[in-house]
Amino acid sequence: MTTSLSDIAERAGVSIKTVSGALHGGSARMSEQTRLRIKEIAEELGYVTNLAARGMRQGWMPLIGVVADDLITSPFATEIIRGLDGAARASDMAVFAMTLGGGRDVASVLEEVRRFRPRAIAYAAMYHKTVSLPAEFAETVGVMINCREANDKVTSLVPDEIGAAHEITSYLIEAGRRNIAFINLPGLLAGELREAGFRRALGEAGLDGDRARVLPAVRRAIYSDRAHSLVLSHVTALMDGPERPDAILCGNDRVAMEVYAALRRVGAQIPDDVAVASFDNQVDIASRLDPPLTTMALPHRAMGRMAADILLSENAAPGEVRKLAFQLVERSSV
Amino acid sequence: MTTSLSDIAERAGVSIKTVSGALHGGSARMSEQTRLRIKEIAEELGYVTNLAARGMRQGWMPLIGVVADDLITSPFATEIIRGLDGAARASDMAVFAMTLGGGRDVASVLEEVRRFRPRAIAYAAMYHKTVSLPAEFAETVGVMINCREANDKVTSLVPDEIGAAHEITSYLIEAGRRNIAFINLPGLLAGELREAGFRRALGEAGLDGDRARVLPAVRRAIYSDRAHSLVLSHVTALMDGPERPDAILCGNDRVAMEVYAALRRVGAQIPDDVAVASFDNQVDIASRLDPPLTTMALPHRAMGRMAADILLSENAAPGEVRKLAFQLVERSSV
DNA sequence: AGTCCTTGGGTTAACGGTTACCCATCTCTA
DNA sequence: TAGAGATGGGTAACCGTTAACCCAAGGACT
Repeated sequence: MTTSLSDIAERAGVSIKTVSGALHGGSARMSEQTRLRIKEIAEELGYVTNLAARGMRQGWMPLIGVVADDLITSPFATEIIRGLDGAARASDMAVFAMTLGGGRDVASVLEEVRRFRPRAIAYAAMYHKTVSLPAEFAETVGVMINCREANDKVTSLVPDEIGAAHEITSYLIEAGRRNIAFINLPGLLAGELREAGFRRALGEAGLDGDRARVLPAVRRAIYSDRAHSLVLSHVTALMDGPERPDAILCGNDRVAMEVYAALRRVGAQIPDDVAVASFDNQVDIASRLDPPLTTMALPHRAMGRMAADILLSENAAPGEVRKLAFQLVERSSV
Repeated sequence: MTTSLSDIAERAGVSIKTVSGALHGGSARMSEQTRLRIKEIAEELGYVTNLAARGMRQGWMPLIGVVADDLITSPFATEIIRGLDGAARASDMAVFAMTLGGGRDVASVLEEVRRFRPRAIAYAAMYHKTVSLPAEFAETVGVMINCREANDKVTSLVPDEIGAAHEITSYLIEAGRRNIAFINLPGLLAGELREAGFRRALGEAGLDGDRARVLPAVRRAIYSDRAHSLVLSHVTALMDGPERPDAILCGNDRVAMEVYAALRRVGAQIPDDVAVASFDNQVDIASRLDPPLTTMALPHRAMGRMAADILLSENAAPGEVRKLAFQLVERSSV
């Protein structure tokens, strides 16, 4: 049996409220002696606060509910959770995630989460996208992580794709690269924005941004051999063509992994012949490629942290879209 | 304001208990007409069950608490959670994970979890190891996932390392390989067990298991360049030595990734000159290597699923250690 | 016609913790 | 020395849900 306040009260010969005050209410009026004695007894009896009971009284549980829009499979998802968790913990809150997928829609998952009466709810997307939340949920969900709410009813935190592409492109240019090709992820919001940043950086450096080559890696079939061979044929065509690039920017680290393999096949050295850079910083991959890959790290942790801050301080500005900066991780592929 | 049963009761002109019975008690006696009317009103008012209140009444929340022994960063951790979640969902339970690390010890994290009054608690390790749980927690924790409790007080679910090593080694032998080297993870329980399975499989095939070469990849420095170069020097030594291996078994997919790079440097073809096989099936890596990697997939999902089954059926046999089989994922590196 | 069971639903008391309010007692000051 | 304020602690209501009882009405059976 779990011990409750009344057990402690009985043992200490005081009322329940005194025990409650001693253990939880920091500012409750009582003698330090009583407080200490109660704490001792609580410890002895192995008392553990019943948050369900407190939660019922307060009307909410010390939880931040997270609705994740796809099966949590990527390491990025855990980064978001860790960011949230770190910030939430400072306020004695816990993070509680539920994922969509498997035939569950937003409404039902949201209800599942709401049954636990979390203090606040966040919606997290596994990759940067625009999400259209049914109107009736716009006020239930306090913040959108890694996605933008279509009708701007909710505060959204997204990665600064344009800025990141601009930064890594400029970095390549500063490294003396003049002919940069971009093997991008097609059909994705991130890819679209990065292309804009890429072209702009080229333009600002006096290079012809409009003519720069942006080639698609296959989407959705990203794990199939087809994707593999498409990247291979792109790289082969680039390297055999009249304007050999001296740098290849990749849509993400996994694409970069394929580009490495392709460059090896055509006998090009990294970074001597061709520099390679990318987005994501999926450490397992990026740090183990040969040579280790220079890449822009996504601000997942930061988005999680900021989300918790916004939710708990309750100073969200509905409709605002905050763009968080990537971080350049320099390794030796440039 | 959230609506409660009493709001619905008032609107429907019945008592609270009737509403409760209509919405939750499947077998409660009442006319189908009343039940339907109440459900309609509940829907209309946007009623969401308050699990904190129910939890207080029942004495527990519909939660499975998970204490994870390290920062959840690997994709494997999420597989365990997914396995748990899938099975828990069938019983209307949710999974609630908290991780150690950051100066938190088992006792405090366990208390944090217990405050939510979960129905059951599991302890999950991020890699296969032996964990010594303080005696007072042995009955709090219902099952150990991916680790074995040192004093056999708790049911433990672990991967069948010996069997897996035996299987993949036999597979290599059947593929005609006779001289297999094993670049293992040193200092790890998994590595130790796999070495045993590896040697036994060789012995059973009439090869000299005792003389087989088992070389260590560096532990802990697994992300450093030092590990990189150690694997490189091992492979170089193997390939330049008098007994060139025709297969290399790797401690995990990340080691395999380095072995690929090393083999490429010494000019060996995979799988023609040397077959490569491994453990983990970290899809991002294994399916993208060139050629795609044949590897033994860890039974993380299965362990999660079984853990939930054990916890919810309450037929745990304390002290029992169940070994779950890996799954061979054939690609083209053998 | 009286008894018994079934049906449909109400009453009430918890569950554990918090909090607004109240009541003593003691100390200080006018 | 009486009144005011501080100190230490008690009382009881309440949060939303459930479960163990209770009750009334009606139909079937002896």
